[in-house]
Amino acid sequence: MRLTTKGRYAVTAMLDLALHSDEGPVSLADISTRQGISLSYLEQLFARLRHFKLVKSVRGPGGGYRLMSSTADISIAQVVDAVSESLDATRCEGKGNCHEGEVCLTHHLWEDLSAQIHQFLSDITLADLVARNDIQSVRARQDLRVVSMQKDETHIAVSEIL
Amino acid sequence: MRLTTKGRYAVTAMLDLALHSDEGPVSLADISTRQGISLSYLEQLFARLRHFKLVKSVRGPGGGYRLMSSTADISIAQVVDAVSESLDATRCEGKGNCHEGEVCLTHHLWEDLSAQIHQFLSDITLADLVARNDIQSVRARQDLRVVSMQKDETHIAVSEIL
DNA sequence: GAATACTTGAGTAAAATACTCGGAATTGGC
DNA sequence: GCCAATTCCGAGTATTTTACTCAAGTATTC
Repeated sequence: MRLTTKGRYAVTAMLDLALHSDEGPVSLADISTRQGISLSYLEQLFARLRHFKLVKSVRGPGGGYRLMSSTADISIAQVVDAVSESLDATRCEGKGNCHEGEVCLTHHLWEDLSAQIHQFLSDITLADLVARNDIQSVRARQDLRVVSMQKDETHIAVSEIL
Repeated sequence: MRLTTKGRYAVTAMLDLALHSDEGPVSLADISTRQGISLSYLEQLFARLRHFKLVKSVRGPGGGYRLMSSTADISIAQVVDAVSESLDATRCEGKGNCHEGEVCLTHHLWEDLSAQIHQFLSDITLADLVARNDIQSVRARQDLRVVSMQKDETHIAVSEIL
């Protein structure tokens, strides 16, 4: 379990996707402008998210990404795990190359610890995040209209309906 | 709140310190050989740990580091915070440069999230870690004798008493 | 068939990580 | 007082990760 800005970018992007999941596929370009994350970086992140079956892609015009499952079924831990590298088995991977047995001790201990953090983040879903900040979410939608207006007219219509 | 291998190194080192806190000051050289962390890197980590008043140093021969307070009073969060950089205020530091208000939303949300993780790690102390893995701790001490035997004879006596 | 948008891969600048080296200051023991 | 152990301190460096750019290719819809 690793917790860096990369994971945060991924969570932000997935939350943006969750907030607009009822408008059909969301393009990375939209997320990019809304969240201020570069398009190419999003592409890399979503390649991993897709690989881990958290999102599915819809190609062609009007395409984009959709959440693979309900917001209640996607945990923050899944998102962070998807974009983080393999959980960093620095030295002492099996048990043979442990440093006189004691590194194994602290290694195992840290594994326990990160497992608990992992469990903690597993209990928080995208639905929780959307629900918890509902007030700000409304404000975000209002701001969204302004943003959309500047680049896409069809999007305004959809936003207005919501 | 950042969770990387750097924090893990720090926790490992502090745990090693906690395990040998009753033997007087623990030198970084000892921690280095026991935990397989480079001496110079430990120096950097402990400079921060000292600056955050988590450890105090004893200079001169036979010197080393001591825990500043009881193991029950030092949380994992404190250790991780000490070695991590300032909590990463990537864009949107105040509120002016927020991206149309919506970045502020996810920013704030992530702050909430990491605050919870921080709280979680604040509830775990070094004493908890030492107690939780008591069995492995014993095994570690046994192995310690072997290690110490190869480099320092006085250390063996102390270890035997424990 | 043309525009849209995903897909893939190569490359890259900046930062963080983990470490090296050299030297200085402090102090206990001989 | 000298010597060795040890913390301190600063500069430097290789590797990895981040975050991003660019470019070409593929699938899909209109």
